[in-house]
Amino acid sequence: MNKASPSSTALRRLRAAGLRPTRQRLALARLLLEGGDRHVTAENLHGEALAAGIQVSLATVYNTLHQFTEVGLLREAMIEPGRSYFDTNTADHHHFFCEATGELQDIPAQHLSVSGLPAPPFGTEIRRVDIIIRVRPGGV
Amino acid sequence: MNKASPSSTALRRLRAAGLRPTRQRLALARLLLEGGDRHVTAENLHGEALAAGIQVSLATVYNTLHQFTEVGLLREAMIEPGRSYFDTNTADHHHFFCEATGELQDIPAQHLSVSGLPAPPFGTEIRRVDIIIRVRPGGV
DNA sequence: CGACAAATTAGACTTCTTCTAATATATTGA
DNA sequence: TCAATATATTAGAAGAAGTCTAATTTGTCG
Repeated sequence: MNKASPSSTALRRLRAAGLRPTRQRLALARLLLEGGDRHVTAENLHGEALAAGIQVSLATVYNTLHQFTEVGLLREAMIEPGRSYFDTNTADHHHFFCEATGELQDIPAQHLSVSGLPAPPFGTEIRRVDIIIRVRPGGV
Repeated sequence: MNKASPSSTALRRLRAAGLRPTRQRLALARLLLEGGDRHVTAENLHGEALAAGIQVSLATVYNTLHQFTEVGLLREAMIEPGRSYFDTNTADHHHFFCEATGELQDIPAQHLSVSGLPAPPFGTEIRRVDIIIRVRPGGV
């Protein structure tokens, strides 16, 4: 009774998305899509890949993160100026962000509800609602 | 029956915040704090200042925007990667953001209500809740 | 006014990200 | 399987946003 091979899962997901399963993409997909939800930056993932012995350039990491985002394997989160986070949790959810530590924590969408949403500006439709709860150490 | 001189308003607000009213700060304060609510970037405001004949360096514009934010004359909004917006509306509010045009529109906080907020991570307290409603052209 | 603290500045620098054009790799059809 | 073709990858240059530094200028206060 083995679990399904994780790498074949990555492979399937790449194929399903219409992305050629190259060595680099496959390796990055495995790093990103196996295991729990994660928040990575490009530099961050590049370092991790190198440490894992995967030979991949930073440019490819950027390309891959954007492609994965386009096909819905990742979500991009804008939290801090000058730095993009990519989130492996693609379900509808929001974030706690601790400004002191830079830590990001998911909040499943069903835990939150927003009411009183005004109509979007004329001629536009809502694509997504992002809620970021900024916290800092302290309190009770 | 004149309105109160706008520049003396800017002056008062600078003094109240404990910031020396230098030529540059005063001029930027007038650009920012007179007239309606605005969303500016540093480059953006710098260009506007130059166009208005105000001699000020980009470094000072950055310094000033950050100082104004610290003392509560502005609010910083993180919306797009690689670019910070400063918001002259310091009241509690949220945003519509149109990804196609880059336009940002305020939503007064009293129009929205969020319920089901989970407790913040242990040892932290909530500093602010940011809601960004991303829209795109289209829809009915 | 004169002295001192604070602000401004040009330009170098850092960081994050994108671009470019050369090379390598996957895929397809015969 | 192999060649032909389309697609990816790459190093390094280039770009954009923002910060820093050390020298100069400007407010402030006695």
